[in-house]
Amino acid sequence: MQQKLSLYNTLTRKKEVFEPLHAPFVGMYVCGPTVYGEPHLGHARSAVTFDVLYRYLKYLGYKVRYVRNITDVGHLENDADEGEDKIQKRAKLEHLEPMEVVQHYTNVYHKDMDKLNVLRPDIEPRASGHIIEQIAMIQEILENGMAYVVNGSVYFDVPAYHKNHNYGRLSGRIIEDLLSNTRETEGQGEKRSPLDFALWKKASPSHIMRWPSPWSDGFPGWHLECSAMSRKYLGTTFDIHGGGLDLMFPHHECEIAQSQASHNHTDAARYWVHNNMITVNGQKMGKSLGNFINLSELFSGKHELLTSKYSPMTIRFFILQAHYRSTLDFSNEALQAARKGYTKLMNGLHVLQKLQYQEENENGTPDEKLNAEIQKLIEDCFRGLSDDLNTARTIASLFNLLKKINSFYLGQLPLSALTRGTFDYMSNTYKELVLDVLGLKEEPLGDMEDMLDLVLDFYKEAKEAKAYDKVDTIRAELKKQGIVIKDLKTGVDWAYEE
RNA sequence: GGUAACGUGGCCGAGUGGCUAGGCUCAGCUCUGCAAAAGCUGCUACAGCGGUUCGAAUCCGCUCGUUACCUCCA
Repeated sequence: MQQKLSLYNTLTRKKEVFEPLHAPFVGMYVCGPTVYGEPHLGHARSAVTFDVLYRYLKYLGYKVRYVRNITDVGHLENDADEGEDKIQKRAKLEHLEPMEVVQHYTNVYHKDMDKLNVLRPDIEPRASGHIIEQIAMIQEILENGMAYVVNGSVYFDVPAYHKNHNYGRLSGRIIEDLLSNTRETEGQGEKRSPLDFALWKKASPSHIMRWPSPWSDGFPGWHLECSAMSRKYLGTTFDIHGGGLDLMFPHHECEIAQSQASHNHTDAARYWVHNNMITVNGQKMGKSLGNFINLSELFSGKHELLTSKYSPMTIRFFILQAHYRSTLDFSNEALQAARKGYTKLMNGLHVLQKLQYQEENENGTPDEKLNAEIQKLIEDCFRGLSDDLNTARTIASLFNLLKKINSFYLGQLPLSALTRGTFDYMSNTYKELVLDVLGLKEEPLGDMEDMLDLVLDFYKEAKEAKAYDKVDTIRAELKKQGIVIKDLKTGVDWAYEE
């Protein structure tokens, strides 16, 4: 019934049928945020994309271990030799301990992701909590002759690695091209080759975040944490590695190199999955361009590019309505369309709650053609998801299914034409895909106090009309909600039931 | 400069060589006290030029345009 899931593997540049290494277990590692600033729409896209993958794998019955890291050390501003640690820089600016900065932005990230209904990963390791593992890994690489020490810093020796391996395999780079295109020795410093990258950096006296190591008091290179932590929690070879397309080079390329150089297992992860970027007016949304929109700004509407605020579920739907490997262009029009589309899907949920398949329907004559048509629409939903997680197609199919559901609701199509099996399949699939797999949920309605005021108005009217049965009903129903009505001399008010 | 993508109707956005993606917008109809919702119908496109093919948005080539990566970014 459900097709096998296929995923586009950056490593092979092909869609491949997903087969876990040790079914039913699946190990999945996704590069999480560097917690030195507010999470933005780009973070949301990555998180939502892999959230849906996580959810769908679980839906298919796999036992998934989902690891997503928090980068809290070693991510430098610029070139590995020159740059300042992003977190340390922020800490200086705000007169905080670096770990305060880390904690603050981790909290914000969690809060925003929760709003987007992104499930927390099973393990969320921090780079600073895995210094020992990273040092051990550097030692292995040194022993294998693919790194060298200079003045207390350790660098990965890309040319040495490339003799027996293929540096550039993931990103399709050719090492000779990379070498010839590198700017003239600028900022190369201690590195033997401009392609080499830091595994361990000796800390300058002013550097706060530092740990002892066999080579110096210092800190690990950015790429290393992912190699060390994925290995620790998922093993030397695991199933899926995800992240944003912009991490493919050099970050993921370096990860592969480190992993191979240390334990000599091929590629570490078997399926490399990359989500594409969000664009604004056709241009990538990015830190360096300064055109990114924070999630809190989207939720509140406070940003010069925004004409209104957009709810978390609107954002989630917006992201899901495009395929994860396409760029997705931000615009207010697109967001507003997403809001309506999302609402439509939610209304479908309500309709389904009201639709009851009655016993007598079973005595009807099933319309074979209609049953078959609905079965096909349901299978289309799965076809989209299974085909490289094409949520756009799944949503389109859900809308097609919804048309039928609405027609049943309006009595334009008779429920008795459906078998109970088809009805349950339709109803369950719609609910499960929308809620459990796409991870959409209903957002609270408008202002409850305004609604209460409306009820109180009816209450007053009923009282004036001496319609006491109505009055009693209103009181009883509100009491069920934990609310009591107070008839005061000054008017009618409500209070929480004590 | 090197590498890799992409160019779909008013907007967003799917698309496995032949069968209506879908959403939003707009117009009309059904329904309706007025509306809304919903259903139905319409507006029906594949950058350009060649080629392959019985048949191409889909494959190939060229041209034009846009973008990404090669430096930090999800």
